[in-house]
Amino acid sequence: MPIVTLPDGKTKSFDKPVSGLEVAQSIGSGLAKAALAIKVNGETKDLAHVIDRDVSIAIITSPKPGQATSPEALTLMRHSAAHVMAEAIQDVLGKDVLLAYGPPTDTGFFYDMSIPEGKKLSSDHFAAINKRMAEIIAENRSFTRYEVSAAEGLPKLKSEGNKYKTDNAERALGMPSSVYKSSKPVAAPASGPSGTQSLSFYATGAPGKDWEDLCRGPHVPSTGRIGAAAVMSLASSYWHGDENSDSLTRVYGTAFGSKEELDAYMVRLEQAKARDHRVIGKALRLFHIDETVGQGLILWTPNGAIVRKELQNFIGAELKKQGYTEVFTPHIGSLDLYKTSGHFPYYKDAQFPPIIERDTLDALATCSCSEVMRRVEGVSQRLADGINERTKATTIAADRIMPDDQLVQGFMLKPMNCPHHAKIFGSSPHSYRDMPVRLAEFGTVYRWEQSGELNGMTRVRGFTQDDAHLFCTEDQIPAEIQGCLSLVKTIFNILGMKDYRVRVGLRDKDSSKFTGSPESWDKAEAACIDAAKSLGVSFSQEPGEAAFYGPKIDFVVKDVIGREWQLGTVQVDYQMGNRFDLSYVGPDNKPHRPVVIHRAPFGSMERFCGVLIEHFAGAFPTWLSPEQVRVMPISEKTNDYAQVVTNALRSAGVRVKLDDSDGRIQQKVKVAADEKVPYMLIVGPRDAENNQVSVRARGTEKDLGAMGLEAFVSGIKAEIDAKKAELTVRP
RNA sequence: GCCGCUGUAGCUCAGUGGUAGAGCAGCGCUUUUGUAAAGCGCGGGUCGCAGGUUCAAGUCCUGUCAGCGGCUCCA
Repeated sequence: MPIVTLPDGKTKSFDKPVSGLEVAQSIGSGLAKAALAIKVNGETKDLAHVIDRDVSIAIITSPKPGQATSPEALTLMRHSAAHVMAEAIQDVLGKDVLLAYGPPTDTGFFYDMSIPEGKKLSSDHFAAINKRMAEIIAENRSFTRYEVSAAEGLPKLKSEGNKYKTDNAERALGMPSSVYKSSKPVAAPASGPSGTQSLSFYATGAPGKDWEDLCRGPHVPSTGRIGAAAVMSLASSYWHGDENSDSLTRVYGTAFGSKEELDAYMVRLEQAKARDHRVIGKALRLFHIDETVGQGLILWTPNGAIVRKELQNFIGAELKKQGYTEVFTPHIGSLDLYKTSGHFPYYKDAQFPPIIERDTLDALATCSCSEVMRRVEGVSQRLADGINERTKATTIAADRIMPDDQLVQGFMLKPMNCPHHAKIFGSSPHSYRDMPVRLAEFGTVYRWEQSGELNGMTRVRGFTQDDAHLFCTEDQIPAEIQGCLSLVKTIFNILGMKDYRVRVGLRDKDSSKFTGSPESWDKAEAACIDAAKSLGVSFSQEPGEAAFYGPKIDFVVKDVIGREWQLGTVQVDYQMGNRFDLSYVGPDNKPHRPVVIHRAPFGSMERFCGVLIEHFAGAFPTWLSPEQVRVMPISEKTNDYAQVVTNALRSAGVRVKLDDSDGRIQQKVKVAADEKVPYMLIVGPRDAENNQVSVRARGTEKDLGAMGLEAFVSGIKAEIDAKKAELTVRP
C-alpha cells in the first residue's frame, strides 16, 4: 500500500490506492481546495491521478490572493486555457476548424489550427472569443481524462477527419506518420514520448457530451481554476515547422492565476514598448530607416553615429591592448573568392544576388534562366582541383566544373569578411614565431534576410561586424579563445550588461556533417567549454549546434519583449586554412595549416546598439551620450556667460549644447530631461558672478546646487575617461 | 516568403461616403524668466503608392509597397 513522501520529508501511508486530491485532503482541506495538480516523482500529473505505489509528491496550488502564481501552476493553467480557447474558437468560427497542436509557452500558450477555406480568423473575432472563453471558465467544467487503446483511438481520430491529430497520435504511439509527408525528418513527437500504447483524451466536462481533445495532459481540475485568460494575437506557422508543408494559423493567448496578474502583464507589455529601441531611436534621433533607401538598411543619424563611434573606439583600444592589427577590405569580392571559401552558391539564398559585369550580362541575355545560373555557379577546373585536393574530398562536384569561356565572372556584396582576411594572411609568408596573426576590421557585410524577419536595428540587411580573424597554431587555440572571452567580459562589465546567456555549440558526434579530425574537435570543444566557464555566467552546451567547420561560443541577450538575439560569437574553423591553402612555416621548416578563429564580440554594431538602447532605455552613460551636457541660461541676460561655459566644455572635448532659446527655464529642463541629457547646467546672474554652474543630473529631480566651472569640467572629464556607468559629478 | 494587424502634417494621433483636423515640434511677435511644457499668431498634407466602384473616396473594393507581431531561416 502506498507510502507518500512529502516535500518536507514527512511520510504518509495509505491502505489503498489514492488520488492526488485525496492525498491533499489528508493533509488539509485548505490545501485540497487550492490544489491544481500533483507532482509524482517530479512529474506533473492530474489531481485525479491515482497513486498505487510508494512515491514522493508535491502539490501544485493556485496562488493565495495577492501572491504570484507559481511557474508550475502557470504552465497547467496555460495548457488548460489552450483547450478553452480552442473550444471558444470552434464555437465562434465553426467545428470545421481543425486543431493541430496547442502547448503552453513561457509567456502564455498558442494553438495551431487549420482554418477551412472561405473562413477567416481575424482580430475582429477576439472580443467574441474572449467572451466565450470567460463563459467556459465560469461554467467551471471539469477536465476529464480518459484513455483508449491505440486500436480504438486511431480509427476514432481518423473518422473525425483531422489529419493533424492523427499525426500527433501516431507519433505519440511511436508509429511512422501516415499523413505527414516531407523530405524533412519528422520532429520529436509533440504530444509526448513515443512508445505509449494508449491515447489519452481530455473532455472539458463529460466525455462524449462536451468538447474534447487528444492530449497528453496534465490539466487543472476544472476550467474555473484558470485564473484569467485572453487571446492575444494571430500568426501563421507551418505543420512540423516545415515551410513546404501546410500553413497553419497560430493563435496566441495567455493566462495567469488572477485577473490582477493578467492586467499587470498587459501593463508591462505596454511599458516595454516605450523602451523599444525603435521608439527611442526615433525620439532621440539615433537612426533612421528609409523606405526609399531600402528595407533593413540603417541610416546612422548624427546622434547614433556618436554612440557607435564611441563603442568602436572603445573596442579598438581594447584590441590594440590584445595585440590585434587593423585592416581594411572592400565591400565586394569576386565570385571566385566565395567559390573558394565555399559560401557561394551554398548560401546564395541568404545573399544579395551577384553583381555581373555589363558585357557578360548583355551576352547572357539570350540564355535561359537555368543556363545563366549554371554558368554563374560553375567553377573552373583549376579552382576545383585545388579545393578538392586541399580538402581531401570531392568538395566541388564534377557537374559544377565548366570550361573557362562559359564561366560568368562577377562580384558579390560581401556576406562576411573572412575570405578577404584569409587573402591578407596568405599575401605574405608567416613563421610560427609570428603566430597568432590577429586581423581586425569593422567590416560591413550584406545579407539577404527575409523581409518578414527584418526588425529595427536588430535584424538588418547591411551591418558592420566588429570582426577579427585569428590565424593560429592548434596549440594556441585555448589561449586565443580565452583572450576573446576576456574581451567580451571587459566590454559587458563596462556597460553593466549582466543579463546574457552563453551557448557553446558542440558537434553531434553521430553526424558526418562535421569535418575535421575527432582529436582536434575534442581539444577545441574543451577549450570552448573552459573559456565559457571562466566567464562566471550560466552557459549551455548544445551538441549538434556547432558550425560544420568547428565549435563555437555565442552570446545571447533578450530584448524588452523577451525575444532573444545573438550578439557576439567566437568560432573555431579548421576548414578555411584548407580552402585558401594558408600556411605558416613551423619549427621543422615545413609548411603547416593555421587554424582560424572567427570572432565578433558585439556581433554587429547595429544589433548591439539596438540592444544597448533598450538596455539603457536611451539614458546612456555620459561617455556614450550623444550630448553630454546642456547649458541653459535663465534668460538672455546670461547668454554671454552661458557661451563662456559652453566654450570651456567644448574645448575640453565634452559634447555640449547651448540652449539659448527664448523660453522659460522650466521648459528647457523638461526638454533636456526628455532628451535624456546626462547633465544640465543652469546658469543665471548668480552663477555668472561667481564663475560657477548650477548642476542638475539626469535621474535626480532637483537642483544639486552650484559648483565652480573648472571643477565641473575636470569632474565630467574624469567620468568620461573612466567610462563610468553612473553620473558622478556633484557640487 | 507565410498569417494577422497598421499606414493621415517632422512626431503622437482624431477623422458616419459629402469643404482634411488637434496637440507637440517649426517660424514670427510678446514675455527676460532660477529647475519637468508662458501667451498670441503663421506656415505646413498627392491621407503609403496604383487602379476600380460612386454624382462624390482619407473612408468601400482590388493590387502593390512599407512597418508591427508571430512562423520559417540564420554562415
